[in-house]
Amino acid sequence: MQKNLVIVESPAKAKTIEKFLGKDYKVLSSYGHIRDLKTKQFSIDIEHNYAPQYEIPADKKKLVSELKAESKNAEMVWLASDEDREGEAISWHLYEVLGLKPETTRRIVFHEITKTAILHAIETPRSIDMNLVNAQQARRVLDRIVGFQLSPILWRKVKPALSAGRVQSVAVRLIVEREREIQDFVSEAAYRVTANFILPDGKTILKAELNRRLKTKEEAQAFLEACQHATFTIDDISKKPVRKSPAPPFTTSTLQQEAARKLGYSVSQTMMIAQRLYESGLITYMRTDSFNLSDLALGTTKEAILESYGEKYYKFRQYHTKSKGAQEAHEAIRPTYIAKAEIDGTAQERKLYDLIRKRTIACQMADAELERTTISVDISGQKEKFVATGEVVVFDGFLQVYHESTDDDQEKEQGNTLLPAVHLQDALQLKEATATERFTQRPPRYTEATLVRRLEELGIGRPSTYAPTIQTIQNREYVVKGDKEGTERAFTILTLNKKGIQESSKTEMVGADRNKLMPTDIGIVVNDFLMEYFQLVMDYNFTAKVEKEFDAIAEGEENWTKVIDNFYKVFHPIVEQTSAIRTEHKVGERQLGIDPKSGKPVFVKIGRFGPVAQIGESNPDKDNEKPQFATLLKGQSIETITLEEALKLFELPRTVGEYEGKVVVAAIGRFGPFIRHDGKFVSIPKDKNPISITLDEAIELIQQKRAKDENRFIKKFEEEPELEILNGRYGPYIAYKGKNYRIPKTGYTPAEMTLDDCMKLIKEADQKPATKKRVTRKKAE
DNA sequence: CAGTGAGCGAGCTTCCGCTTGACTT
Repeated sequence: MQKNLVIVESPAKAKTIEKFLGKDYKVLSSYGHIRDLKTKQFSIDIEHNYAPQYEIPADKKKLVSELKAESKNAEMVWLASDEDREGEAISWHLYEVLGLKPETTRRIVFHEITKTAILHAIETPRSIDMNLVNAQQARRVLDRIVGFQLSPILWRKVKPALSAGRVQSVAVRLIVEREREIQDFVSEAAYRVTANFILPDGKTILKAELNRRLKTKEEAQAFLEACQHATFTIDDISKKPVRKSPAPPFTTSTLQQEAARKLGYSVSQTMMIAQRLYESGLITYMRTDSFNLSDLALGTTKEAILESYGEKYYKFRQYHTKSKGAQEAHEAIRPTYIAKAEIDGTAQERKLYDLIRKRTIACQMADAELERTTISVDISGQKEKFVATGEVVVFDGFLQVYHESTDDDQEKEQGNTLLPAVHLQDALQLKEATATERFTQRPPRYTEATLVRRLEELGIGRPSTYAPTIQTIQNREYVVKGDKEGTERAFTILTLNKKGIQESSKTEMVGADRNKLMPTDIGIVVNDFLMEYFQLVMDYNFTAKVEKEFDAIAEGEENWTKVIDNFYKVFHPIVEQTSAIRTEHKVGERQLGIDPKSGKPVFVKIGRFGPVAQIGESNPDKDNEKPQFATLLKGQSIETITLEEALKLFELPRTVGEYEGKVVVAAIGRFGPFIRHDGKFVSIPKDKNPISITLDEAIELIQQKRAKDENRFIKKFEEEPELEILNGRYGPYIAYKGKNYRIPKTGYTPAEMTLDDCMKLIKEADQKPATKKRVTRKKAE
């Protein structure tokens, strides 16, 4: 009989702990929750005090029976799931499902995985905290009520298979509102004046900027004119020490942000790479909201700093979590062995590890000390001053290791420059002054990482859900991650030099964006609808408010079903009322005007397959009259499309002309705009559209496609007409009975293959079960 | 991953948090 069974949440953790505890302890993992509300049903009994109906998901059945057998076989079962709401609930579900007994069950917690912490935990067991469990049940039930009562309303009023929830709907709201701010943004111009002065030595240049921006061109002109006759004198030199402190160690969200800025990883990429580092035992757990470092980690980090940089560079620091609703079940993300500077692994893994290691080291290092010098230049007859600032690093401190990035890298011009030696009352000679028209910047669109940061600030979502939430709002097509083309803008420059004042004009690109989150029509319509009726849930403070209630439940001050009841009494009537509203028109529908041809109204709305324009309505009384539909083009929006643009869409499919005696037709299909000619299809590239494409352009596309097709075909066999060897985007392949088979790069020359060769490859491929998308990575080292 | 090329009244969809699933030998 096994003496002790310990159950933790993660298998990697189980492995580590087993080493610490020795052979009297068997450590297994629950792989997270083992029981949840049924997936397909509401599973909350409203009539009976919101009793949840739990089930063990199919993919957990085997694991649960294994755990059950092992627990029956153990003298003592130690429930060691995380020390937070979810962790407590996991322990409780285990207790219930495994049929454990109080006298042979202990609940233990530790928030760092070190031998001392674990041994201490074993010595100080407690029992399951039902208040904390109930706080989790309240959280779970509330999320289910919101999600499963709101989503069906969207199916009826907007489009099937949509979803809404406490977290995702607010994430979409942030993006929609930011886009509106951008639309409404009016940039203001002002003139920024810079000058190059010659110092009394006759050669050294001092660059300075006017301490005020000038509102108009006239003002800038007048100022430069005044400068022509002015004298310039240094009237103040000030030196000020500046200290900079390192950033705290990584949590999930800050890791995601820095990896995005410094390494260009998406949020989910970062998490996948971090997961591998964790599984290899190289870093601590990657889903955490805690800044805490274990004493062991603090100690080894100190040693590493003393050894590599010396005493002067070390400073003990402890960081305290600031984010709302943080549960601090784990440590911050750090290397398990800080002394390990290099790891084996892919380039991505090495880079992320290096980032984590440097950040961890830097957070225990001394402040950087800088000296900021400000030189002020007086302009005779003017109240403005020219100002030059320079920054010199006196002591680099943590900067030697790590420099945190910022999101707006545009304002990099100032600072970091060494200024020339100057003296008070030095008279300067103006070499050149330039007034450049600058515009205020619109707010930035969210990236995945900045959205995560905003959600965390609002206390919405958890480290384990940031990446999945971003995936969900894109899967539902509420939001797309994409690029936006910029527009050209002209700006004026006034230059004053020996020759006097000249005016010139330049252009710059503005508003271009890459890889940013933008709302779709569906996202906007759903958001506006939810904002109109469900302010309650859409409120940025909703999560923070309910978190307070959950905390009260956890403290034993509130009954969880009472909290849910209070919410339901307000929420459910709105669901009822909203469902009862019978509207003539769909949510988000907009009438553009009247079709001059038929005299019928023209609408745009969200249709079964996304945004569409529609002329007329179905009318069963009138001969079963059917409306006409046309899909909106990419880049068009139901918010902004005009009647004229919409009517153009109905000209599709459109006959473009004739080529080789056959008609050329342009239309939009399931996969975007295309050209049809002689029974063949050619996709229309992004930079053209089916409404405006000319016959010449279409012919060119047809010819390109023919050339490609010719290149595509490699070989065919008479005996087996269904089999073809073709050239694809990813090299030669075999097409056979609707399936494609890759030809290995080595061992075959496609053009010389026999039918037997082909059949052999097909057989081999078919014998393997459905192809795995996962890439094996261990071999790459 | 490879080509595909409607139609808007028939078919089930959905939440948020925990955690990694593995075909054979």
